[in-house]
Amino acid sequence: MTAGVLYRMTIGERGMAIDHLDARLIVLLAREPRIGVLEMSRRLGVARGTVQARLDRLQSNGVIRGFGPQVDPAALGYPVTAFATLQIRQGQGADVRAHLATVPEVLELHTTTGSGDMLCRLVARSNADLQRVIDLVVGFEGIVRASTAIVMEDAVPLRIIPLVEQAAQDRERPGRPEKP
Amino acid sequence: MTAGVLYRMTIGERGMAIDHLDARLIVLLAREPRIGVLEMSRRLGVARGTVQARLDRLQSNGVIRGFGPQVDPAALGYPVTAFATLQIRQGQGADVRAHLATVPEVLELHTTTGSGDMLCRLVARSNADLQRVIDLVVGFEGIVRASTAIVMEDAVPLRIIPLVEQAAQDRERPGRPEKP
DNA sequence: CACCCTGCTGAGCAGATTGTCCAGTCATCA
DNA sequence: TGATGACTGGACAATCTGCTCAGCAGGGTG
Repeated sequence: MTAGVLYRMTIGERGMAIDHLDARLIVLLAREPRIGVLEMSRRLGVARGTVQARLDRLQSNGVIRGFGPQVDPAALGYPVTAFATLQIRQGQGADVRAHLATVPEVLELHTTTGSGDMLCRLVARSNADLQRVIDLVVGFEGIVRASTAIVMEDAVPLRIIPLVEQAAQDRERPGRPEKP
Repeated sequence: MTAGVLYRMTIGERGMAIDHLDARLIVLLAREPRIGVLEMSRRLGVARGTVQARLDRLQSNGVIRGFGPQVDPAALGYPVTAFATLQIRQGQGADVRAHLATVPEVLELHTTTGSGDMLCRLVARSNADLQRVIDLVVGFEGIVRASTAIVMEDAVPLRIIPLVEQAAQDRERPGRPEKP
């Protein structure tokens, strides 16, 4: 039973179609990242070369960005997480970006729709320490106002597997046809 | 020149102290995740057994949660990211959580300070598709109101290296003394 | 219809890496 | 001063990787 061969790379404007084997590969890799290509081929029931080729393709297509270590800020001594919405003075966006990039406690920063707004994820050593971090963040002329929400519980920790599985299913029964 | 040996594991209430070698190890691993223990030991200038022991300790202490593949939703066909703030009806928190956990496009969900508020990260196939996702999310009785911010640019993509380096430096010159 | 291309399989090989020992050295701690 | 913990440097067998090859099957093309 040839696994793939219902194979025709459909690459949309952005985004690459994933088939079921790709999805199983990613899920397997997410659950047991330390296993090698040989072991994966055994688990998935395909040839080693196939796994190797799939992995290479997934990586060169950018679906798999990498295998970097997932570091837990809490274990590092930063158990407090917060999201801050920042209101930026017109035209100061680039400066604010550069400023926030220098603050280690800023784990990510996005510009969002709305009037010069940004959203950033912060961590701190304690609730008290969060004040220091916020002062660091806000203590910059380009920032007009900041409102902060402290995270109490990670109801759904960052995940990707459900989306991968849906993407694989969408591929089998294409919702809307791609342009030929 | 013995690398470590200024070594005394100080584990706070939460969080483990990281020394400079640990930090270098994590940074190296983040930059080139595919290299093995042997290669790491060469780059870091320490014995292979040391790298192995450090890695084991970092993992069992939870600092390194794992090495799962970092999947890019955009490459999967979900280039639109948004953050939604949800206002929850009193006492419906658990139900809402369970509901949102079933939606693949919900990549993460946090409960935050404030009156029954939650913050979630969404992805969608397009701005139009985002409407479908939001309807999916909000179409649940426990949710009173939702306000959405679409991400335009990842000014600072999720990162951890600066924090790791700061944690390592903090260890060398302890800010506040641990209880003896 | 014949032909080509792509993806998958199964196999083989040399070289590198891993897991797991060990003994010895050095600094810190009781 | 003795005990403990961390690191080094070396060794071994077992395993895995990177790479190559030929063959097969399905889909698309001239």
